[in-house]
Amino acid sequence: MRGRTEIIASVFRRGVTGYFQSGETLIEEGKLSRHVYLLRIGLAYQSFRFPDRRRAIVDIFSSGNVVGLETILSVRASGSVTAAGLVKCLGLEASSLRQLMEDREIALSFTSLLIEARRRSEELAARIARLDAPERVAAMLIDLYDRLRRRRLIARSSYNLHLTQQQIGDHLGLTGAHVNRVLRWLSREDIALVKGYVVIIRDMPRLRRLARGEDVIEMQRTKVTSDRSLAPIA
Amino acid sequence: MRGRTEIIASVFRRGVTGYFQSGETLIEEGKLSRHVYLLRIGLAYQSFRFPDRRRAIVDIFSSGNVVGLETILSVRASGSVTAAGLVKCLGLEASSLRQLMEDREIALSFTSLLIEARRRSEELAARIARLDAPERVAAMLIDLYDRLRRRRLIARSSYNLHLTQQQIGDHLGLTGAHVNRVLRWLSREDIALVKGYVVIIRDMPRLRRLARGEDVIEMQRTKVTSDRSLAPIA
DNA sequence: CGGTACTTTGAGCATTTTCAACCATTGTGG
DNA sequence: CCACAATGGTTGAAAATGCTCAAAGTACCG
Repeated sequence: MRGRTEIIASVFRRGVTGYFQSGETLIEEGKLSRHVYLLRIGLAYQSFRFPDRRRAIVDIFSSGNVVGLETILSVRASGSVTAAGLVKCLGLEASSLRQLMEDREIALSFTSLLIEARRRSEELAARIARLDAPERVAAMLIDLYDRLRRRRLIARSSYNLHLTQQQIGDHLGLTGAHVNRVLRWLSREDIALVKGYVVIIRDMPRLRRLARGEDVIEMQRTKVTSDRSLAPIA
Repeated sequence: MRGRTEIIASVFRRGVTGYFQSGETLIEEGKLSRHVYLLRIGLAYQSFRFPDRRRAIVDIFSSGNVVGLETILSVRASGSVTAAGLVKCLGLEASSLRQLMEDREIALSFTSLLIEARRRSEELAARIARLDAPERVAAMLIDLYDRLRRRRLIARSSYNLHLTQQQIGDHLGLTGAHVNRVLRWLSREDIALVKGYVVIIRDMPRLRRLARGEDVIEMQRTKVTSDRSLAPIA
């Protein structure tokens, strides 16, 4: 019996290859998408926008992820999906997908993707709700790492992450400026380096502890050293 | 052709009625649930717990919602589901549900529930990420109101919400203490009253604007002016 | 009546935001 | 090859929002 990934791949084999430049929109908020996409190369993110320009990025898609699942049932998109960096994907007409859903095996595969996507956004909500900034950033880095790793898209502890610090902030509920400070700190502590859209994880165990909220952190300003007189007795 | 709600209801008609007391667990995190539930009366919430006792409530279920959807595919529960207040529900064996999923119409109805649940958690993540405390509370109150209203479970702008302030905080990424302050403020401003597990919405338009982040707010301490003297104009 | 669970409130503090300036890199047209 | 614009990164100081801790207050229950 074929695995889910295989089934999805075979379904999209009937689709058409498409490319999106960085910043281009795959799916528009509130509209009924005409296609469903299977990402082959690159990243895309799903975002909501509030009336006053605040933005939240509620999901990040990487190779192997399917974008526009709600189209299966002719449901309007809950947010825009935008390419982060160059994206190569396979696109399928929503109508032909709906036909393919007649096949029970295919239908179950897509259901499985939905369950997974739901879990991702639940975990995101939990992290934003209860982790502090360094923990959130760590959780994101680890999460992406694990997802790419599981699909055998990376071998070592380094990968490509085409997101600006502002976009990372919108994903984690932080400002771009603060994301920057956290990244500097991770770098100073030699936990992880994020530079020019490349992530290098240097201390995986520590990053994982951070991501799980198991590590007590103090993102001290560097200059704390000489504060004054007696060092605080921890 | 029957609507989704009807189909779901008819599926659960084969199920067994069950009751859960406040605080009892319907589904345990990480385990494979033996049942799927359709809530008939009461509220339940799904929560994640971090190693150090921090907790996040990532979804709230009310009458008509289905709990344990991931069981359809024998996927482990992503979080515990707990009854908030007395819950009456219909329970179905996971195995028999999987059989019923052979029926295309039924399968699509459950897919639709999954899409809805995913959207809920995406919106939750977006709110926690980008709205401030009063806006988040407003969004939650409006969201629950709309959901209950749509199912014709309430007529006026008042409903039952059996959650402690701590639980609301865990849902919105706030502390119980701060939720309290926000609720006091909403009450002072005569926007909404939340008291003893009952919500009364007094100024729906303003609450809605708040929930959408369209309203500039200043949650000033009351005593900026003179303490007593002038009676608050109810 | 004591016990338990939840709410309310204050004071001080921590984290994160805001605002603003400046720097670095890249691509473009002259 | 250089100037320039554009985008994104880096940093500081001040301010704000929300948190922690702690102490009462309330309500209900047996």
